[in-house]
Amino acid sequence: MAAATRVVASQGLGAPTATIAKEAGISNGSLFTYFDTKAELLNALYLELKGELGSAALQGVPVDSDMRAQMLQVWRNWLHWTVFSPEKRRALKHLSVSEDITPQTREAANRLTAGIAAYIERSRMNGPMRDEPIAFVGSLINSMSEATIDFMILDPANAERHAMTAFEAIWRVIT
Amino acid sequence: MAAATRVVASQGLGAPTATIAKEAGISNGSLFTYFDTKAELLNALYLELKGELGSAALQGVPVDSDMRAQMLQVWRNWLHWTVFSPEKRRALKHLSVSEDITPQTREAANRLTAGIAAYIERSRMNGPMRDEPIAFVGSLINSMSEATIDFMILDPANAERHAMTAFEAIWRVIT
Amino acid sequence: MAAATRVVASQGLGAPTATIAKEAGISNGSLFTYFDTKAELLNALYLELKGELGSAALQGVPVDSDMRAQMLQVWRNWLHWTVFSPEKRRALKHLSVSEDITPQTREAANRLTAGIAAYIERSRMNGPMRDEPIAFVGSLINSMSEATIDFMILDPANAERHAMTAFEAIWRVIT
Amino acid sequence: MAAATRVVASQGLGAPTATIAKEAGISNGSLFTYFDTKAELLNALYLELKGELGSAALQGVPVDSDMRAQMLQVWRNWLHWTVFSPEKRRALKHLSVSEDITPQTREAANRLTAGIAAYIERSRMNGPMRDEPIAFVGSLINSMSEATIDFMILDPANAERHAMTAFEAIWRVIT
DNA sequence: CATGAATGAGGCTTCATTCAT
DNA sequence: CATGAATGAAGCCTCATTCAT
Repeated sequence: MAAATRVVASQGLGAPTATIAKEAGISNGSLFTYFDTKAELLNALYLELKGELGSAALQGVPVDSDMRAQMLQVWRNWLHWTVFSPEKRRALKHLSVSEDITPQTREAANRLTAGIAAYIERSRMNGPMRDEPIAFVGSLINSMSEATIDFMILDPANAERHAMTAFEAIWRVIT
Repeated sequence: MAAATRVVASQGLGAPTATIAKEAGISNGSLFTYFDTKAELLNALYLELKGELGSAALQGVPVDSDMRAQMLQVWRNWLHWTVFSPEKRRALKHLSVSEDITPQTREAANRLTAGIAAYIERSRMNGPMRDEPIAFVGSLINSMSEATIDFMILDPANAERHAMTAFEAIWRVIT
Repeated sequence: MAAATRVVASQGLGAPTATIAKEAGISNGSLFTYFDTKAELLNALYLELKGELGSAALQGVPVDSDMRAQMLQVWRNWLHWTVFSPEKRRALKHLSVSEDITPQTREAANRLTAGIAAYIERSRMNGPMRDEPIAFVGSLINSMSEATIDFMILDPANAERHAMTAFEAIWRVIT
Repeated sequence: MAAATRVVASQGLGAPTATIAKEAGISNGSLFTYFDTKAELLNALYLELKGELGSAALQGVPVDSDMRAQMLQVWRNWLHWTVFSPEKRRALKHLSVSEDITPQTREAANRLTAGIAAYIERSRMNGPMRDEPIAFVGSLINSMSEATIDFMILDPANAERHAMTAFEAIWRVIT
């Protein structure tokens, strides 16, 4: 799984299964004792990474603080995980647009990030987007995070600042 | 080019060049008299579609109105083009994440959508993001448009409403 | 062995050894403690089935009756075994044409059906084929049985009739 | 096609497509411009060989002679083609039992050997098998031919004699 | 400039067999 | 003796690209 992350991150989804196997230190044949198909491997990887992201985002959220502080912590966690796991991030980006990821997997992945969604839900509760489908709001914020991360990577010197700028923007979007 | 759009839209970037050639009514060999490489074809297609989007967005913008009205028109054009050219949109989405698209091409594509960027630039001029790199702001808005369009396609009955909701959100982001 | 019969009958000789092992309720590794090679297993199976056929054909042959009645009983037994053991028959059919079955095995199999051959030998003793190699005569009759069984399976409603028709034909061939 | 015959004859149906291609003097990739699938190639080969056999069997049949003489000529042609095209025969034998040959192909192959069937039909018209399905009668005779040819190859010194012996047997079967 | 047959490298997957436990 | 994970060779097929016509 870690090997797959590295290989997919650097070579994209077109990476040969043989390369992944070698990176994992097993034979190419062995790979298929764990996953029947390359697609199955990719789906599993997608779930793993999404799950990691989903739980990383919830670490140490201050229960007593106000909503904004809580959401900010989630946002920080989110970006932090991503920025400090560049390979996982890159792999996840590839996987997100892959046609090999089934709707069922995407569905399951959503459940794994439901914690984040819950914070968004509570944050937007009294804001201008209170009556929009939560999926839409979540999708907007997710896409903004993608853009933000891309930019943080592009301009690491000001990464922290970009993160805050983006958070303010998001907060204006939903409150 | 139109053929490539259709084929890439329906089959993704993995579509055989032979399929594209057939759809275009030419022989597979002829394709390579126009483009030396499949990647070259994809880059050209990316530019064409980005260019179309870039100019479509600028149609009929009311010169005399206030900034918000102008930006709204751009936004409407933008979504309109996308929603009414679903194949171009799908092709563009695939191309946007392709590793075959070179940085040079992305750069050139940015110039083709500079018109849109200019409206964003003027809109955010006095807003909270006035000091951020324009590329960052543009990227944020672009990503929001992606999310919006996806959702409009998912829920076409309320497409118009989602478009306006998203516009309001964007306006809150930059002003 | 029974497991191999079922698997080979339904999946042909290409059936994975792992499938046979699972059907037998043992691990794939264990299979190779009994048979060094897949080919060895197939040869053993061939012998077993041929042996079964060989002895089934000899059940209850009326010692006192004339040659025709005896041969008819053998013929009936032969078809009966086959028709009531469709899987064994199918497996045997696959094995008969396999390149994995060695000449030695075929030779040994012939000995296992020598009982049948003996009846044929006595039947043809005074007939027009009395001077032909017995292997040739046996081969002819065996091939006729194959065709007959195929047809009985194809048209089960008239199976009994086809069996008798074929017997008459065989009887004309050798007497 | 000729290359496929040779390779299948000597290596069986398991022969790699690459081997067939090399024998044909083309690249392995080229093979798949002619046949989409290995199975398709095998089906085509089966039809070709059956067709050849079907027409070879009908050469120079004496129109004015009696039925027996005509049938004998067909029989001679049949065996002659087979004995003098040992590779085609061996390939055909493999193909006949292959699971890759579709029912449609078998059906088409039957039509290609309809000429032979017609002679059998007329020969058995007044004989003891006059009321049996012609498919059954044909199948019996075909299987007898297989056995005969096998034996002719095994014992070439007496091939001619075995051929005649078998013909007499067949004649007793159907008349 | 157009054609389309030919190419051959490369990818995914299968499976008989091995071997450490 | 049983297990079952691991192996890696081998096979089928795809497809971007070339080139003689």
